Amino acid sequence: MVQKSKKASPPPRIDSPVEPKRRGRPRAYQPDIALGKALDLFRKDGFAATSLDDLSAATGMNRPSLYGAFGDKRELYIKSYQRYRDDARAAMVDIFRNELPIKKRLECIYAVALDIYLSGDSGPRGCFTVMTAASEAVFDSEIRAMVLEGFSELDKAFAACFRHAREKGELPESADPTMLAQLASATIHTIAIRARARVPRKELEAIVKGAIDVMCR
Amino acid sequence: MVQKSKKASPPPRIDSPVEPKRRGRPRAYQPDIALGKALDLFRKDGFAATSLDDLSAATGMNRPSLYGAFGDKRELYIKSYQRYRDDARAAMVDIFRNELPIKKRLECIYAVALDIYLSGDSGPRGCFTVMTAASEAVFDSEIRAMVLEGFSELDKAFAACFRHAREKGELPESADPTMLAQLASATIHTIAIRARARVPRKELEAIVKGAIDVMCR
DNA sequence: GGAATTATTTGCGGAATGGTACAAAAAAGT
DNA sequence: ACTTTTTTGTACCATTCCGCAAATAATTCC
Repeated sequence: MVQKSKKASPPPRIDSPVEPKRRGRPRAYQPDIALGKALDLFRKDGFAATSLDDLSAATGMNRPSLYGAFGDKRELYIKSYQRYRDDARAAMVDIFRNELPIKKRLECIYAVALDIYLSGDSGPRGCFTVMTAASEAVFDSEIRAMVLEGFSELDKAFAACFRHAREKGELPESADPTMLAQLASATIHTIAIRARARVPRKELEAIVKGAIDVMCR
Repeated sequence: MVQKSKKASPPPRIDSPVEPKRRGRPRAYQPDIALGKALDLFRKDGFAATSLDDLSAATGMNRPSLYGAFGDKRELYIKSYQRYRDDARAAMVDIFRNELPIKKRLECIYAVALDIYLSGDSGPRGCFTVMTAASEAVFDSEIRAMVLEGFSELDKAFAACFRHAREKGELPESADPTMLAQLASATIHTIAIRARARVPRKELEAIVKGAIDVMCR
């Protein structure tokens, strides 16, 4: 230890990657993976059918720890949803940004979406937004705001794709990026719903293919 | 009264509109309207968040009567869903069958759909299939079968519309009715979801209009 | 080593849950 | 009038639910 402890002590940055020597008893869980487990449960069963006991068992945290870490059930649900959206965005953003021809790009996007919707050990979990968040959105303004923002974000991302494709001459000048984007979102929604009802991937891919053909005609 | 009461006494048909003098204490409720109330609740809150107490209060039947009339909670849910589908089908079938030009027909269909999705005293209730039944469908094969049948029915009805329109020359020969139908269903799904998140009717109508333009181009 | 801090563990408590048992009530059959 | 049949109303049961209080444990700071 060369460093003198006086004056020159580096101000420990907030949220530094190196844990800043927390003060009390160390946590017995990793918040990130615990939140992931909670997300899995909420995706599987929705808000009401997921009990704190279930969450406790899945995360390995007992209820008071859960409560201390994430707040009450609703807060945990919201944090799970935020996590879901962050993950989904992370999985999509590169594809939305890349330079493939429009059809290929759409294919990639839908393939990633299907991966998300069809994943799950005990059956396809569908899309968090479509399956549970939208339902809660009617009576919970905070969730509603997230859901609406999600719709808007997806619509805008698709619209940017179509606009870009039109500028590159891949689409006719008459194509309306906004309208096409809403159809592209609608296709996302329909495969999310159908996936949850165990429609096989092949059929979902056929729907995607048909939709792309119509949109990029 | 000309008719003689002997020999010609009409065999009281099962389920005849005239109640065939039931044997015991008469029911204090009307099964049809009770089921309607139950449906309202399930649409609003989903399966898990709707308690038997809620259902009992809404229908005016106490729990044992509910149980006797409709079975347990799951059976009541399924019967409510059947009722929902019957109602929705009844509201749609004429429009699917009529002879308006394709665009007008689609407009009518979506207008009726929006009426259904946006109705509700305490906020838009969305579509039963999309909001709750699809979620339950993963782990309940009976519900799943109903949901899948619903998808199929809607797809087929739309496909028939498009096929008919193509034969009448309203659509180009190259149009693929099946694919267009899936897009039309996707549009139904996207407005159902967005309606539940309180997206205003105007915006939903704009989505519908854009979708119709693309599909009937 | 002791104080302070933070998490964990255990377990409680009141409410709500789905479902049912049982007696009273209201009708028809005899 | 009396029995039979069906539904209603009340009450109850065992379980699960969410949230919290209090005691214990593990770590850092001084």
